[in-house]
Amino acid sequence: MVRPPCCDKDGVKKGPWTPEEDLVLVSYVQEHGPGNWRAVPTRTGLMRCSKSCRLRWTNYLRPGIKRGNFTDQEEKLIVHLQALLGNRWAAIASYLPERTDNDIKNYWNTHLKRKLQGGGAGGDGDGGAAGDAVSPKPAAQRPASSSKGQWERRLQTDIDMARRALREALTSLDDVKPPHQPDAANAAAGGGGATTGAAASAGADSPAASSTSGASQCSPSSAGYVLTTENISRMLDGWARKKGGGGGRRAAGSGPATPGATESASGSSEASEVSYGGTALSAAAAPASAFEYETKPTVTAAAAADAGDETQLSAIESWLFADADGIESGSLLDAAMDYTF
DNA sequence: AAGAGGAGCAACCGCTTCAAA
DNA sequence: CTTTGAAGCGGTTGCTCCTCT
Repeated sequence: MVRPPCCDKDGVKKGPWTPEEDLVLVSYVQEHGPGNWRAVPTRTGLMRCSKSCRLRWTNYLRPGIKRGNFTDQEEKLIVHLQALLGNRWAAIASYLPERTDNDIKNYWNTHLKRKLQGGGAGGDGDGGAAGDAVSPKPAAQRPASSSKGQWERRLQTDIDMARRALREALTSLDDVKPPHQPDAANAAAGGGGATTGAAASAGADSPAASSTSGASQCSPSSAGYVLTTENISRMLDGWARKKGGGGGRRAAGSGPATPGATESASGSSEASEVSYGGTALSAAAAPASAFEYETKPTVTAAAAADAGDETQLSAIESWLFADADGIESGSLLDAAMDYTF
């Protein structure tokens, strides 16, 4: 009746991932591509549950993810989408391709929810402005869980509502940033990027495209490896600093290898070889073709970095306002998928 | 300077759904 | 058509760090 857990309790390691484990996992994915997670623990020797491997990859190791420093645009988008879609974080995350559902969920729970609750007058109320302006009826009533194909279809049915919500969001964003004024956009984005050293924008993949290729969610084909290396570099760098420097967060021996959330912008080219714990590791050992498995629309890190949030937003805006061009809602998903940034 | 409480983040758990046999 | 395995999602928990007293 009760399905046994995906992995046995005994012999399965839990807790924070170590850099070594991350490297093993990254190497495996580079070699075999994401997916077939069930086989990962056995084939890599990782004493981890397959689910844990998938989660680790999806949330931290996969290329193109941006961590921390949510921009104002992102924040508003999340608020509106949450009002519209409910706690369907994966669906929401599909509109913020650089963000993981877990990240968005955490951000919502730690920042936005409190912000909206506490400052009913201060901003968009959870049930307040966001809900009122966009959708009086949060879609949270829907079944909570939705796997890939399922939510994709559901998303497609929701796409009109989402579109309205996004339009509302973007309309409100116009107060912050006129749609086609790069300077203003840069200023807004700069709050996270230039000033705080957030990870360079890795470009926005297509909205709603995260489910098109199985496990892969963001997959620059050629740049992906670079980004992965950056991630590893950041991870190892941060870990080394934290561990060796003895000052950082999670300085204890069990400290997880958090891919540097805030220290990333400038040091990305250092990725070729890094050392931690006295051991030099070549992060570039794996073949660059590793991410050919991934099929999402190509986006290069450079282009994304140049484009930044402005481009992302413009693409979304274009998508939204394509409504006027008569794009059928049934094809919206495809239209959205066609975006390359 | 030390301690307590709060906040944020990473990871785990259980459930649901999909796909293959 | 039914069963079984695998993947994905959302909720929740635990750990660590930061800030305030």
